[in-house]
Amino acid sequence: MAMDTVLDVSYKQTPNFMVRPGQGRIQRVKKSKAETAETRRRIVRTAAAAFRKNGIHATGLAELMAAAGLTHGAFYRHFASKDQLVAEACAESMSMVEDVTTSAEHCSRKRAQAIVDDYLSLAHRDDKLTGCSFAALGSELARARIDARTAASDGFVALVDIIAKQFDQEAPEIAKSRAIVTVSAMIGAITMARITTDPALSDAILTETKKRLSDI
Amino acid sequence: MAMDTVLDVSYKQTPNFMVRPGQGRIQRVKKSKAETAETRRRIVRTAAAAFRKNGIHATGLAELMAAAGLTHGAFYRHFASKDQLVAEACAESMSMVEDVTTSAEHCSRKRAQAIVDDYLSLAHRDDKLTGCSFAALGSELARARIDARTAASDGFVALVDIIAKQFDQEAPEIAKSRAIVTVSAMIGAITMARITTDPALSDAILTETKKRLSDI
DNA sequence: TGTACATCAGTGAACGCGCGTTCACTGATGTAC
DNA sequence: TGTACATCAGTGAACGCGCGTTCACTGATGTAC
Repeated sequence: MAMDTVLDVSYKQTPNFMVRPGQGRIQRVKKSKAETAETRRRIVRTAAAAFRKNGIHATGLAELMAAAGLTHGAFYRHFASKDQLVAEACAESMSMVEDVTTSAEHCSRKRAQAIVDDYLSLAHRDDKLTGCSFAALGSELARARIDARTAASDGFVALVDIIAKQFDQEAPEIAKSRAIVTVSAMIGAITMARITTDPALSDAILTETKKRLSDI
Repeated sequence: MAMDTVLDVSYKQTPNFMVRPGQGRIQRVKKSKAETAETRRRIVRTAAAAFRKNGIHATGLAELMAAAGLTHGAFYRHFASKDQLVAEACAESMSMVEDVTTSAEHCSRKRAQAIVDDYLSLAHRDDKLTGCSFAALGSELARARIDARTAASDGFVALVDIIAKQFDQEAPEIAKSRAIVTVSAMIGAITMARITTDPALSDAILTETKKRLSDI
């Protein structure tokens, strides 16, 4: 693509080229290093884990950047605001939805039940770091900015679709309805299992939900 | 009860009497006014609503006290810390569980379904202020101090018991199991209905859950 | 009943602290010629 | 190939702000006598 005029706005779509302010000609700018992109991804991944562990509001940027091996000042080389990071970390978290499919693929039959059992395991309840973001951040996500909520919403739909696909003996709308309720119930169950201070009740919430979701 | 010695520790159980420090005799102290107790209750009620609306972490004490018609300095005349208020506000929120029973009492039959329908109504989804604290604060409660979690846990058990009582055609353990799953699913459904940015999906989460919870 | 005094809920300024955000600077890297 | 220069990710001090908490003070209320 030829770029021979300053007013050509196409440079906005090709960030490798920029117009130097105050000068009337096109400057070729150094390609952003792959390392920079990797650092950015690391910050997002670290944030996703930190938010799940401590909550969005309770996680400070300085703390978070330190966890990513950087000082806080570098943050704004990658993101315009904390809100932007929250949205991206949320989207990043939702990519784990695909892992659900692949892990369920190994189970020869009753895949839906395998997914539910995995989700409602004691291990998942006790591991917020890599667990489900809906359960870890549910009430905070409900108050988050639109971008984060949209990412979460997309992740929910993706998860519902995966579960619905397992109900292949049902009509599509019935399968989707069942899937919506299954996913909602799983999220509610893990949330309550984490809140309650009674260990027996916590276990019961998970096991009873497992049992009853098979014939919901 | 006679109190004729400074060392009598029973004054701890009767706060209307106190030992003046540095003096070797019992002093009768002015009775705490009913107004003070009412102010305290007002702070707790205001806090419960504010937490539900904005989240625990995001609600500042100054903001909260202003909402209760006071300045922030007065806070520590009533509470030792924000954590203590969180726990009390949580307990206060759980008292609404009883309202569920009384409102269900008016319904002549199918009380369980009436409770579920009420809980999963659009009105409840859209009204966080007076709504269910598990749904409004779920992920924050999971990270709260033990006192708040215990209060929440007790509220959950109370709600489960109310629902279980409606399943009177079942054996008690079966009824309780059904109730645990019903309540968890309701909480998860409202949470997800609040997160999603797709209005149709939000409504669907509520209506599908309503439908399927009747024969869970 | 009147007076002097103790109590204490509420006020508002102030505390240290950590928050999100900004910025001048560094120094390694890539580019122009 | 060597030199001069532009870029920009990362550093660390600093910004204003609101947080939870403390405290000296006020003034209405209740009590003692």
